[in-house]
Amino acid sequence: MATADTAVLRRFNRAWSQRIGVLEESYLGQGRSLGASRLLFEIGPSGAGVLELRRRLGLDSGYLSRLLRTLENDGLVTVRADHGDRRRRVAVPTTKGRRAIERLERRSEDRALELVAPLGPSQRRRLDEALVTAERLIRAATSSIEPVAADGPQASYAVGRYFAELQERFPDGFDSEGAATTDVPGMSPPAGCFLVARVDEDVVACGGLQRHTARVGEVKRMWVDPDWRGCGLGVRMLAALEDEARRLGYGEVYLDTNASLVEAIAMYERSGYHAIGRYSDNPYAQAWFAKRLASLPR
Amino acid sequence: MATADTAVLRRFNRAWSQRIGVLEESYLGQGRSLGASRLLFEIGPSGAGVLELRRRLGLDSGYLSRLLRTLENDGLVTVRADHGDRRRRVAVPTTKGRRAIERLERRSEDRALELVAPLGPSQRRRLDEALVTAERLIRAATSSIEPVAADGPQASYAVGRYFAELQERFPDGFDSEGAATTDVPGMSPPAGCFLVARVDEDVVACGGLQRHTARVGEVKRMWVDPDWRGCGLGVRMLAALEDEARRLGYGEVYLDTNASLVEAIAMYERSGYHAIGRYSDNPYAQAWFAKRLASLPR
DNA sequence: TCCGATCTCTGACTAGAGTCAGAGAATGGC
DNA sequence: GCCATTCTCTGACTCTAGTCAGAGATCGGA
Repeated sequence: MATADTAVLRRFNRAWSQRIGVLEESYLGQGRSLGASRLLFEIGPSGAGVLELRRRLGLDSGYLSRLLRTLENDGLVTVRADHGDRRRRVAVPTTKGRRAIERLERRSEDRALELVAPLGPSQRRRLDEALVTAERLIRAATSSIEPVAADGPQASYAVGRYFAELQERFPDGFDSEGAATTDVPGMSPPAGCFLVARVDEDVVACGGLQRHTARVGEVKRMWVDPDWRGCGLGVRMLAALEDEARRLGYGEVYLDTNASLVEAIAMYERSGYHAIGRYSDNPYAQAWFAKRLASLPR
Repeated sequence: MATADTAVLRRFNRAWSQRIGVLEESYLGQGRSLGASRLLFEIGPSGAGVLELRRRLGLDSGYLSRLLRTLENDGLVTVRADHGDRRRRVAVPTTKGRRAIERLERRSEDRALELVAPLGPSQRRRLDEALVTAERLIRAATSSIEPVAADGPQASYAVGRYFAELQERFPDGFDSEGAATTDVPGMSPPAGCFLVARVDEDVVACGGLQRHTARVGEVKRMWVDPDWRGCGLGVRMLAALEDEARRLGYGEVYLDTNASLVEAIAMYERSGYHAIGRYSDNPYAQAWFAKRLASLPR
């Protein structure tokens, strides 16, 4: 079972990189070295800071500097000091550079078109669907779940999306004013935490943990971006919160939810939560769950 | 419409190669250079001919020779002359080499497992399905349709599979004895041809064209491997045969078929064929079709 | 105003990947 | 048996990608 899908993955990778990956490289090159092309592409039509480029491409500063020099010598970009901080420099494409970027775009586009050209409309549709599905799952699988400050920008963004959704889904709406700020200290160390899942810098899920009693933690603000549901992020987030609860010394976690959040309730039950009686005075709660935490494995 | 799916393709490629492609490389390397690792992997546990390796990896003979020398010096392979043709040489891994190959396998496997580990069983299943679908379509899209000798090994293989399927599907079976050999001269130049579609050296579809009258060609032996149906190969094969017919000076093509081959009949109709009266004495034919060929576009 | 940190750049390297020309051995067809 | 061809190998290159160690400019805070 476990080996079956890695075989699929590896076979796919082989077939894909033989046809696309390898070809792409030699294709994009065209005169310029691949490194220089990639850099030019990454600079983009509106320019980019050198520091940011180094981060995005993961290059050595000396190497990047040299690449920039060759692009400059070819008259494709100009590099000038950043206005705010004159240690930093900014690369901006010239007109010629912008044309070169467009050419790269076009080549890449042509290559993709050439590949799907032999397929009929229904095959293309199926390929599209399969690639969209695979991309979402792969991206979700490689997303990282990390603690952030409960009052930081990432938490605020996620909680804002969460509240907006509650407002829309609860039959009588949802008043976020009261809840928004009061819980921040509770979801910070040492008695709590706030986690977000990120896919390529985008926050796509969140969840908080706070103290209920000395032995019981409470999960709050569990949310997964609607575009990213069905990828297992909710289950992972919940498991990460439970790990965190164990780490903080809780032996059990509670959570409450509204009856209208049916997918969430199903997930809690799948994850081993069982219904308990009302434990809070949360006016929006209509169902209460608990799960005993086994001690840390291994 | 057309740009929509190239965007999907390119987005997928970006996400995929960021996560898999790039990591794979540094991952596999481990001490040996990437080129040497790839070669060792391609030699495989049972060895391979040098000429074949060069073809498969697309390498310069000098470069390959040098890579083999380094593997030999590391005690991973032995290179000896081919028994049949002593100009050729064969690379065979030593015990140490076989162990190194296993290690590469294991690393690659681990990498794949690591990637899918965060996914639950239902997500893995969906990823599997999506990748299998995408792989099949991509491979089918990049398959090549080429003329081969009607009495060559590729044509024999394909026609053999075709006849076997007819035997199974026709209510009263099919007698291949008579048909097998008589048509070979007809499906060869100058009045006819035989085409096969290949996916990575495997023959997955075929089709023949022969003279019916001076103005009319006849399509025969259209077959697509059951594993490769639904990828548009049948439509492409038929179109290729029509192109060939035009090239050979025919203004119209006929074909006959058995009523039990329902998918084929549907495809003929989709491709612009219309039913005509019986034109042949083929005892298995129960439906007859024709299509006028427009003159070559452009 | 000084000092440590940050950012970029230059010079000096290395390793990998690959090309090109030609030599030498074996082969197959005449 | 001769000769063109095929296959592999060697030597002499090139180009790309990247590392490492500083130098010099600039910044932010004490």
